[in-house]
Amino acid sequence: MTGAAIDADEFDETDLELLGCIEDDFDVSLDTLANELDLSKSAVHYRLNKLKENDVIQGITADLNPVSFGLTMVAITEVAVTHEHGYSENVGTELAELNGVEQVYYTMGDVDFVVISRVQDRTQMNEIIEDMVAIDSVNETSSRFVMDEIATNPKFMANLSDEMRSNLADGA
Amino acid sequence: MTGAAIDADEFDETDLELLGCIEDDFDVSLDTLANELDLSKSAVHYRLNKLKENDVIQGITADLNPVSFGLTMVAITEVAVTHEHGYSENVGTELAELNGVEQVYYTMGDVDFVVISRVQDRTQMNEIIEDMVAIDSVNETSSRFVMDEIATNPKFMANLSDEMRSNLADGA
DNA sequence: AATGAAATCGACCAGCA
DNA sequence: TGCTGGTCGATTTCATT
Repeated sequence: MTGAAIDADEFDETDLELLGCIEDDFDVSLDTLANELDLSKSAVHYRLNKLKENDVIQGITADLNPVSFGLTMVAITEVAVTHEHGYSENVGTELAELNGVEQVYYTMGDVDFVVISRVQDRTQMNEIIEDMVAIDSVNETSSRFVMDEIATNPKFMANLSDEMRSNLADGA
Repeated sequence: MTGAAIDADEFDETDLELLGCIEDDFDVSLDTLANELDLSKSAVHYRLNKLKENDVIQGITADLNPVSFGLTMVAITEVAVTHEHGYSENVGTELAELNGVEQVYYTMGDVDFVVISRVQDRTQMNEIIEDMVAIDSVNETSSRFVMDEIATNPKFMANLSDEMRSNLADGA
């Protein structure tokens, strides 16, 4: 390891390349991947299985287009809670379970949760906000509408700087 | 259509079920899906192809575990820009291109961008903030650390309320 | 839009470096 | 441990309804 003490598996360059490929597009044949990496199909298969076992690959999923479902309205809502009963972990869970809520972050500072939700129209957005306020110990909410999403659907491998990457690669 | 005027394809219940399945897990056999939906394998395949062609399914990708890469630190940063040269679309693009930046939202209000980034340590986080400030016409930034992510990796189908769902389903 | 058969591709196993 | 090559089963494709 070159850099910081990181609780990471050690990957070789081939692993990182492979992960970069399939994080971007897994709708390709094993042959394609094998050619790209100068490996046999079996070897690619072997590495994929290992990466799944180690929970590096958490799953293979279809990325759906929100617009196809009329989900064109996105809001970022800051939620403040009353700090009576310690850190209410379950408030976060309740927020996450509301229909239309996509992401819930518990943060430091006076605003406790940042919630990103995606719906079809203003009526549904109002319902979400009402549902949030109805949650016990939710104190106050403040929402902003999103006019444009520039980056979305996090791709870890694509966002790695050279330094971050070198913290992962071993020579083996 | 029952509800609001939505720019959506029309789906039947089978499409919605299918999409719900594969958005959650596409690492299953066609047989599994066919059984689940009471359809033949070929029929499932046919529908999948159609949904890809219509860009409802935007891609099949591997979901990677950020912890495996030591990416344990998440921050939400609000970025204000100077409004000299109109809405600078390119500021959003520049923010999105920074290593470690995952999501960039352009919002209404005095804070113009909300940026979510994920890195390995504080040093890298400081670098991102510095890079943001270095962008032309970026005025001010304010960051909060995320202590817990309750919901992440948006799954649209799972977040649809009955109402949202009924806005999509036709009888055909 | 769905079917069934033929061609293609992926999963798994035994063995090897 | 990481890889090879071959076999079998699954998937993709296409003509047909």
